[in-house]
Amino acid sequence: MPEPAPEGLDRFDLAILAILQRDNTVPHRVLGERVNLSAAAVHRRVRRMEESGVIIGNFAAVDPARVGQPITIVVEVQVESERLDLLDAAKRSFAADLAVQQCYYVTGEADFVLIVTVASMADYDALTRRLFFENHNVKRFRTLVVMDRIKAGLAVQLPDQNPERI
Amino acid sequence: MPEPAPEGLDRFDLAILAILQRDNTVPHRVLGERVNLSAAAVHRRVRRMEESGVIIGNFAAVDPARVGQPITIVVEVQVESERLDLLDAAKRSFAADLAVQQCYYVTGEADFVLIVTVASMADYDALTRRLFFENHNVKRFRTLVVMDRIKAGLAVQLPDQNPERI
DNA sequence: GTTGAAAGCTTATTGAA
DNA sequence: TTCAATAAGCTTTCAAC
Repeated sequence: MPEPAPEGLDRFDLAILAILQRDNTVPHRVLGERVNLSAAAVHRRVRRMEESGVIIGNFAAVDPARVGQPITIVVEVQVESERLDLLDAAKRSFAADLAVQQCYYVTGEADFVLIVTVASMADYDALTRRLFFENHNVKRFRTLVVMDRIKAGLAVQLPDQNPERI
Repeated sequence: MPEPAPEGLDRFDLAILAILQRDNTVPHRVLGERVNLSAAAVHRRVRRMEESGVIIGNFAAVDPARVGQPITIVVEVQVESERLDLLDAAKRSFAADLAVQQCYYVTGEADFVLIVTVASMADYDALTRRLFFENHNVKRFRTLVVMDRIKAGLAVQLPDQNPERI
């Protein structure tokens, strides 16, 4: 039985996470009511998870289309050489670019998958120049224009359900 | 000049968003100090942006590896038919699956790009069966296993900088 | 180690100007 | 918009389990 065994997290922690990753403005008092704990206990657990890195951060999600970036694009990038220093350079240049919302280094036919948002296709063209054509280690890239963001949050599936109610 | 022209958002709003999408626990008082506004003014702007949908939501980001899901996979899915009802059925089944963190409907060689997190490759195998093999409209899918999440948040690039300081 | 309750402090929120 | 007052939440302390 290869149980995931979340290190040191009990069902209360997981129940709290399940709520916070959907809405972190829920007061500790309400969290306590939902998981059957006092607000103080909830607070301690939340702080511990923040300090230990289980909770990476607390964010407001902004609609890209409402701040002048209506176009989302998925880009697959293939590199020439997988030399470590060249890969690191690519990682750094991708991660540093403000238009790059997400960047994954992957196995398979592609080496990187980027998710970028831009104001216009002209801006995307400029992005391809500065990130891909100017990087001689980029062999080719594939552009997949997003027509519908069906699910774009960063909620994480949690292995457990609510703790039982009294 | 195709200026993005974020509808009704001024530089104060954008400066506030730039901070909140990195950390929405910053108090309104501190936000006010950074953008040169009172806490009450910041509060009103934040609420207006939440109500108007500029701010989609407020989330705690959870590290998938710490909650029993150490494997992230990017999947490209190609369908047989682009009939609307079949596409909608696929969208719904992808979006409804808890393991699917993100789902984009795209143009190009692929039709969907999914980002999934799983506890094990056995779990991924089960996912491919229930989402792809059991859906007869899925022609083929390509698996790209993520080796490094270089940038995985959902921060959005904002078109403007801080308002000037006094 | 853990918890819940109460205190004091900080922040959010509302209304007046 | 700012300021001031109230309401609400956060955080710490403490006694107890």
